Amino acid sequence: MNNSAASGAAPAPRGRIRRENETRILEAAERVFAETGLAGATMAQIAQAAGLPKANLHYYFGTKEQLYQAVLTGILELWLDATDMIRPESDPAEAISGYVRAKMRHSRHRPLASKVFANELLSGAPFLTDYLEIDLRKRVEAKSRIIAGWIAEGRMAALDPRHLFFMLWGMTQTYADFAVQIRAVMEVESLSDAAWEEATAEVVAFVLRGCGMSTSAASAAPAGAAR
Amino acid sequence: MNNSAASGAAPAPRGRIRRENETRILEAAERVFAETGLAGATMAQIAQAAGLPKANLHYYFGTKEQLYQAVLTGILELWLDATDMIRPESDPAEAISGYVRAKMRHSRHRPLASKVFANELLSGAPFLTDYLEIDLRKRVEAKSRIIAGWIAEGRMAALDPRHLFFMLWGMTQTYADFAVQIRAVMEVESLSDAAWEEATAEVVAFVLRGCGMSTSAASAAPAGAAR
DNA sequence: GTCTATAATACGATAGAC
DNA sequence: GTCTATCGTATTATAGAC
Repeated sequence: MNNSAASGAAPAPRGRIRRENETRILEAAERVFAETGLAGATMAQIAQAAGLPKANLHYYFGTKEQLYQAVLTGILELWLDATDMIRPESDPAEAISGYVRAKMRHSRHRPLASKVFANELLSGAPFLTDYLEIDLRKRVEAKSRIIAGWIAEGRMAALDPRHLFFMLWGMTQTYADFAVQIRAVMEVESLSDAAWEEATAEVVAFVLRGCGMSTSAASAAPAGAAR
Repeated sequence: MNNSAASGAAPAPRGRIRRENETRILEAAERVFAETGLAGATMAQIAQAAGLPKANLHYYFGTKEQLYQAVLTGILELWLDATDMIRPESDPAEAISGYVRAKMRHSRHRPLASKVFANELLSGAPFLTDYLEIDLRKRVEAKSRIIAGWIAEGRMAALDPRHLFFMLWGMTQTYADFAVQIRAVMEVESLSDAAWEEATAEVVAFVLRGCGMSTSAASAAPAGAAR
């Protein structure tokens, strides 16, 4: 149908259409895996969402599981970054509210990534055992020590940092994973810019109070105070 | 295989084995739907989990979608109950911590129900539009007015009650839906009684602080303070 | 009511023409 | 590199013997 690189082998500069097709397939796959998970997704659905024949998916990614792996891997890179603002020298309130903001940004701009991840966890995380038991565990352990240090210094309330992370993940990812529920309760078709900022402000304020850091105005002046 | 009610139509007292088989199938279905959702689950898996031939599932429940509906309906009844402790005359701290405890009990004792629900929301909730847009919305609206009243009386921090609910659901359901992640981070095969109590105490304490009600000892004396 | 055998379809994957 | 046609299998659902 298209004209640019038909009938030959060598693509434009080198592999340009290959990359284009791969990302196109990956995006379509993310969308389909997000809704129905690995087991529920079909290659036909993904092919249709990508606007390509089914055979091309197999040409580029082999099996359905390999395509799924590729999607998951891309998500994990995104996932591990967010904690980087929690450093020993940071101001606790700024670090934690920054982390919450980053997680809310993810929920807003990459909701499908969050949903794929959620589906994978719901099905017992057969493709993520290494990630969970090695990368994530170590990351949480390291960041928990930092937070424990802040607690020991009396700079925030005494709490188990691991449970703090569980709660933060739950609070922020719910805005992506269960968006349909939130939209139904809020009676909107989709959350506006203002609604996202208000949601973020609510979560940040709640978390800071929950961490016992409510007093000093939460750094980046949340806009949702006057309601 | 069994002997009690073979070869005839009329069952023991009346429909006893019918009820037994139905609940047996429903439990098996809940387990399978919890892991892979409606699209990913197969009738063969459910039949094997129930220890019955595939045909019996169709005999009792018709189609896969009807079986799914039956599972979902049972869950919704459970789901709507929990908010009942939030009443105008309640003490705010007791009401909210009671609600959190109830949600944590659900996560602990009915994790599969929570997962089925999560899967349904992830796939866009095609079977729950009425529930979300009518029952849940009204329930949240009613309870939000109560909480807004407490806020107006200065008995808790100023926050949007709807977002409070989103956060509470996220924080508590994560202990069921993403249990595999929590187990990996905590380095345990399964959460012990003590671990569940500590998790609950952490969430309750965090929520009460988040709601600006940290001072007066949170009613049922959490056991996790000395760590 | 129960369960085996099977019909009808959907799915993952590939061969092979272009 | 692309895409149609197709193979083998797995799936939902049912017929029909017991």
